[in-house]
Amino acid sequence: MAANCQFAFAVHLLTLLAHKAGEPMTSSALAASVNTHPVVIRRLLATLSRAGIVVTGKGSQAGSRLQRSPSEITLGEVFRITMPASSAALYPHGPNKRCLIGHNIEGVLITILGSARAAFEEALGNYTLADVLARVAEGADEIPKPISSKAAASA
Amino acid sequence: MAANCQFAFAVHLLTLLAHKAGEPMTSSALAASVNTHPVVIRRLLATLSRAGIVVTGKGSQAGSRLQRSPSEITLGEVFRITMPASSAALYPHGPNKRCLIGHNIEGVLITILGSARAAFEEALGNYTLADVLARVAEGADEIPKPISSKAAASA
DNA sequence: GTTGATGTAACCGTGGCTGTTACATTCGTC
DNA sequence: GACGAATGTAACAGCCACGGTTACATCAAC
Repeated sequence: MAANCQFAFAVHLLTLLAHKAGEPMTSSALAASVNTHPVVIRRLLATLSRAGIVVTGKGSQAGSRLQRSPSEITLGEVFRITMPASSAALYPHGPNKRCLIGHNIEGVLITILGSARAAFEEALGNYTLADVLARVAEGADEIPKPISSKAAASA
Repeated sequence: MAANCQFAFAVHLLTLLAHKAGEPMTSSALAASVNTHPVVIRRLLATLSRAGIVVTGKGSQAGSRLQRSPSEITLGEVFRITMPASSAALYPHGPNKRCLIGHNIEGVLITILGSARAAFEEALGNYTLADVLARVAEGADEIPKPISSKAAASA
């Protein structure tokens, strides 16, 4: 299975929402394109909603839509939201603190990895949802066939 | 437990080797400081050896040492070796190819994530093992007590 | 009130990774 | 040449994270 699909899933569904340009989509419709379970999408949407990226309505005929213009949402932001800097320990059992190296290396590593992660996020910050949508649309010629059945109505 | 300690373990043991300045260390001694099992260290050393970072001797009185100067080994290189770009799928089941977005987004994401990873590695490339060792040594005042018993002889 | 949607808790199954054991192999030392 | 100490590697166990799934309360439009 794939590791940490959170970010990929998020970008995927946000791109779908961007493509729909304001028209709300249901979690089922989004799930159909992402190829996963609607609840997985709803969990993600809840996170994105709390972060102010999307708005989701409740009740019948509801759905989700972007809260901002696609050109104002960067992948860096999406990454920060979906993959928050984990405070997970670097070592399963921690290094041996009674050794010179072991005693100090954790802090050094955390600092260095932090700066690297910042570079990663900055690189992602160069792309907006609008960019992604444009790139996706470029390859539109090669679509094998239109999406079918019930999914066709929404995706 | 901590995720993917490979990189942290590698930097840790390489820093130890750098600290020893050419004197070979056994996997047991390294394991004592990293706080893990010698076999885990040996697995890592095998990878680092294949990549030309360390040399490991066999037989009694053997051990491992750096193959290059600590100032010529960057963390970017270590990262690339220990965490090779996984060809793991971005999606557990793949996106729905019959949808415009689903059909094209994977390639777009791979490209973008690739450039972000490059930025990450480049940031790590700014640090060498010598830098790490220097930073670790800076905090040397705060060592609680010298490492004890058999581990003291080697670490 | 019915219908169709969300939000969320709870649980299962799988996969990956560390840790561990076991064993063949290799080299220095006596 | 035998012994001891170390590596290299395969095989397995245990654990944990995460995606997938079910279930259900809630909410809004009609």
